[in-house]
Amino acid sequence: MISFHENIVFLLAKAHQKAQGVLKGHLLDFGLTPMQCLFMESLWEEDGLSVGEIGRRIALDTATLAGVLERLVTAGWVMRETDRDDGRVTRVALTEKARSAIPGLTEIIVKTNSELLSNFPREKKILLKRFLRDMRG
Amino acid sequence: MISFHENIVFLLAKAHQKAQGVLKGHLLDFGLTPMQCLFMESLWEEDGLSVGEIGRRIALDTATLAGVLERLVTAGWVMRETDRDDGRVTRVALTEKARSAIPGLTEIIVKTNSELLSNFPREKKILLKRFLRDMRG
DNA sequence: TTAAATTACCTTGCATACAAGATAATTTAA
DNA sequence: TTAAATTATCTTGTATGCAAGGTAATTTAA
Repeated sequence: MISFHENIVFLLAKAHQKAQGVLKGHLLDFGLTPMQCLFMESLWEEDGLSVGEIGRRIALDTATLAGVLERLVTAGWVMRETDRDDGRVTRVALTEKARSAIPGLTEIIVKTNSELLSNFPREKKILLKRFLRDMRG
Repeated sequence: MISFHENIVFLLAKAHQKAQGVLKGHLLDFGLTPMQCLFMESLWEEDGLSVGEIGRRIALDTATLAGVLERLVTAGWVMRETDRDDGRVTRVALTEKARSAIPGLTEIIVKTNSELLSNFPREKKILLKRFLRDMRG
């Protein structure tokens, strides 16, 4: 008989819950949620991505993306632009507000990671991250 | 500059997403969601728990619990009972339908854990679980 | 070339999550 | 003892997450 305390699905859910909570708390000053921040982080790598490409990079379906995008546009973090060559494609660009927030947000992300992994020596951090990547298959 | 691919919050979110997806797929036959199943698992340990105690055990707030409980009652998995000694307390009891589903659900949970951790040797599984517990603080 | 298939995105519906506020029952204190 | 504080639960509002279906633009094929 397996208890949920031994269930990897439960353990992942609760570790995720904890991590989200810490990041969410730090992001309050910016008025951003963890998902909204992640959405923009994908654009730090490459600005002007299409909605679909953002979804592939952060592994999120377009139904959820649509809502996140809409709130980011309303709050002035990003702009939508229809692709010139393909009328189906919506591209997303960071605003000046978003670009100037990058250093502050980066600091929050680093701080969050430090807090969550403060008890983990360097090699354990690497091991844990490898485990999590391996689980995605 | 930290990429979200190195961010522990992102890695946990996506490992969690994967795990939920696998369990969700296996639970379709029972018409249960992972959270509904987890809710009942807490009652396998001790039937007749109060709503608040269930929330403490599976680390979920009462706002979310209320909805999960309502759907379980509607589908005939559990019954609500007001505590005789304290009118504020709602206790939850498994129905016969729920008790007879325990073996099948246990099998699904075991299978899900095997699938997710198939590439992990025994000692790595233990290590990963310890990591995840440690992160909750 | 144009009808069919594909693609990109959006919308709807349902189920978590959680903050914040409301309510009823119980306990504590003055 | 009874007003105040506490507790257990519920409700509301916002934000994911995902399945399923819809629409417009593009590409493929007959």
